Amino acid sequence: MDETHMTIGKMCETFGVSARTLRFYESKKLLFPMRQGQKRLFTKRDRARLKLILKGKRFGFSLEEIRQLLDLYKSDQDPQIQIKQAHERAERQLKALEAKKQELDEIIDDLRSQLAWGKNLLSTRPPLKPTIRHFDQ
Amino acid sequence: MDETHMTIGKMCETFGVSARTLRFYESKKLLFPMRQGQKRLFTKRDRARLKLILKGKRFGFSLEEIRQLLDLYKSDQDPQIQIKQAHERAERQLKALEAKKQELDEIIDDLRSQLAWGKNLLSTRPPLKPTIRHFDQ
DNA sequence: CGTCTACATTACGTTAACGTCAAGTTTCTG
DNA sequence: CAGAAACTTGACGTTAACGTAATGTAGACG
Repeated sequence: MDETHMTIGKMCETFGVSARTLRFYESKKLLFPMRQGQKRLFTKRDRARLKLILKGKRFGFSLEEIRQLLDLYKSDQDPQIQIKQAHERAERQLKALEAKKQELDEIIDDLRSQLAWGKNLLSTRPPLKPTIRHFDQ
Repeated sequence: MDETHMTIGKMCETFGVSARTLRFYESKKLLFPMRQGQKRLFTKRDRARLKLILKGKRFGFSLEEIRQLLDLYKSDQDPQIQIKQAHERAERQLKALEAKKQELDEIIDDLRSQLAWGKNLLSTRPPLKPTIRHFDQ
């Protein structure tokens, strides 16, 4: 019933993920649930991180990429220097993201124009004879 | 020297991919090189498809997703009905793409606002004691 | 002719991101 | 207090997208 600490089961039904997944994310340092004896208790912070993880996944990021995004929020113990570095990393990340956005826009435009024009620039012919390949299915 | 037909080696250096990759794409029906005896000859169409494949990969699509994008260009042998169906599929694809674009925009905005505000909503504490996990690394 | 190069096929290896048992423990509940 | 429910760790399985040999052949060249 406590809103600030959720068990793994509650997390599963809340976010629609498996327990395996949550434990896996913990092992990969994406989440840091507390412990009450053996059991994990997920905090508000864990839930905020999980939301971003799931958003990133829906989009198509790898967990490693997501971890790097999450690390942008990490504690800057050493205010002066660390903040600056974190900021630089953040800038690089944003550049990369916007590059990706650019690629996506290109693909969408490609499709749009192809379909609009009814052009079959890439019209295919069926592979003449399924040749002697026996491997890779 | 022929511009319309390229060997696998020429393809590799032109596009910066391995021969294994090109053969793999063929086995997955993404490319359909002709044959001259045993050897593959990649046509202009193959190169156009490969460009879209690589663009899609840079963006983060799976090969299966890419194959479905490529299939939008497929020959509509049966003009009346097939064209309509292809068009519907294309529309669905575009919807999905634009949903993805939406997710990306959200993530970018998340990061932007967090950094701009200097907010440490998600400030982390180091995992108190590396607990007794022995599996998954 | 022998060798080199550029291909070919086959097959086993690898990483990521979990799924899926198996088996033990703790907690809730009638 | 017994059994179910909800956890736990551990370990092996799976799919995607190739990498990486190992081995074979066809043509070019000195």
